[in-house]
Amino acid sequence: MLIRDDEDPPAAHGPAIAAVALWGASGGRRAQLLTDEQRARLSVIASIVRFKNGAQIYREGDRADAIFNIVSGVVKSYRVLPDKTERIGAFLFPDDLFGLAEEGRYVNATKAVTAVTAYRIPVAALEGWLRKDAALEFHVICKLCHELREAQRHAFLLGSRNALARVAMFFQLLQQHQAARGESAEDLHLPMTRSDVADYLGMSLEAVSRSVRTLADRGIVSLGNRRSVKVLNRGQLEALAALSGREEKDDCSTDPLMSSND
Amino acid sequence: MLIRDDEDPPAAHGPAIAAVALWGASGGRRAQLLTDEQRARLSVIASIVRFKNGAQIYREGDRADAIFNIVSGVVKSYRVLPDKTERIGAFLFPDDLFGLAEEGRYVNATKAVTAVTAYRIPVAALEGWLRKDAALEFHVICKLCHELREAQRHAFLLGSRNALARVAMFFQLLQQHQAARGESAEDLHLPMTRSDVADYLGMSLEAVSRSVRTLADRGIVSLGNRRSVKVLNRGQLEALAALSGREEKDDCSTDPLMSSND
DNA sequence: CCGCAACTTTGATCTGAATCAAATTTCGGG
DNA sequence: CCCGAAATTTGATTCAGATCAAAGTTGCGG
Repeated sequence: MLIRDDEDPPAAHGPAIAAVALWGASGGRRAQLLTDEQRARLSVIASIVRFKNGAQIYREGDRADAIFNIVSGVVKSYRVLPDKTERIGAFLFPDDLFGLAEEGRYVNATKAVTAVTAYRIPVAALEGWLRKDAALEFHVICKLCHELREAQRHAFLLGSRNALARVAMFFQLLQQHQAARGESAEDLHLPMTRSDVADYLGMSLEAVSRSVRTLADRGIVSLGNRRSVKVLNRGQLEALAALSGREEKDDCSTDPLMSSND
Repeated sequence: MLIRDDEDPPAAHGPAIAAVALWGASGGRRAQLLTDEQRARLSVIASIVRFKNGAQIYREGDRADAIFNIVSGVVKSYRVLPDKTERIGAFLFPDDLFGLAEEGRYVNATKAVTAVTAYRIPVAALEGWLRKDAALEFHVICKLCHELREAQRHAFLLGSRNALARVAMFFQLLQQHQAARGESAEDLHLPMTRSDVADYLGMSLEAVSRSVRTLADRGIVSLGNRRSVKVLNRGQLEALAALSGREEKDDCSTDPLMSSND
């Protein structure tokens, strides 16, 4: 899902990349990217798990013995501050992988934002597989680069001192997520609560509410029920987001041969 | 440099991890981690480059044909906003790798904050090597996980709505960086400008200046010349940083077998 | 050793968003 | 179909930090 196989990679990485990929998009319209062999192997070590809306998947500091791959639903990754408020680091969508650990412990907590179905892959099993399958390893690198860019983008978003800009960026982000999945990029669906959005954007829920309203008043979006927003003027939204915005593509058929930092 | 070889990895990854690593710390007291063979191979494809203070290393969007590994000096990775202000995504120190790309183009711009010496590794050459060396590939994964955690941490930092807390977190970050390199964790050296710090913390340079002063007034730090700060009360600093602060270790001998997102 | 330019501190004011406080809407379950 | 809890909107007030402005520092190049 991160590496397209319908287009030639730009530079020197042919076969290794073309073959690599973790899951084909589960049922979606995206190309299948795992080899049959890989899929078979996967089905042996992974198990399906379900979480209902609001369920805790794991807590920060829990022993990290598995990673998850979302089949359907939305998950939030967050940390709890001493004052009990949460700071959301990311929203995770179908096909996203999660379970970042350090020293064998999960670095963040995760909770289901909607009902969630996911594959659960025990780390021990994955490790063995990883080491034997260079292509898979390469794919993981691609994934990580993508995540790194996403995290950087989140940081850039949070660097903005303007509430409207943050919300605009957030909507752009949702647009891209949905577009990448073949859904309409105009009719945004917000599965999460205003409060969650606020925790993700580093502002108060009231400020989120007001910013959304302002966007609507300016005719940039229109509000359906509270979980859906239609983008009317993509250009203005972009202008507000202002961030020297690179149009991120949601794959890595690109040049993943990059470093780490920066 | 990211994987220690002086300690057993916690779980199931023995040899692959123990062998992996990109450079041994260049002259520092950290263990050498590349095999001789890897070092030799490296010296063939890499070249030394130097940049003087303030020099642009590359711009956002430049063709990404190499990655860099810092030998000495400090680099900032940033993006320029439409209004010409910069937003700094990361400061990079010796042993850090940088050059994140997407579609063959650098995602961020980088500039030398001090005089910088670095290895320049052409991507083409690295790629071939990477594909043949699973251990190296694994090491890159470790590196990326580390970077991902760093980026997340930056985002968490920026999520804080409190100027003092941000500066406190920034100082902690510097402490850890220096400690990881075997330097004093109390005598902080700030190679970058107040304005750079502000751009990194998402606040105005005046606010940075005032926050530093407040920290000094409270006896939490003392100020030497403007590029050095001594931490007097680590506990209070930590309390201010408040962030459900996980003590990040600057290596990845840990469980890098994690996912991407989250 | 001087002078200037870049950087930093300090001060005064203003503003956008946090906070506090209701009022209102939504929606799932009985 | 109605009820109540949770989510959201809206309003009033406050305040931290941005912005504007000016006065100190520092350190480099001549």
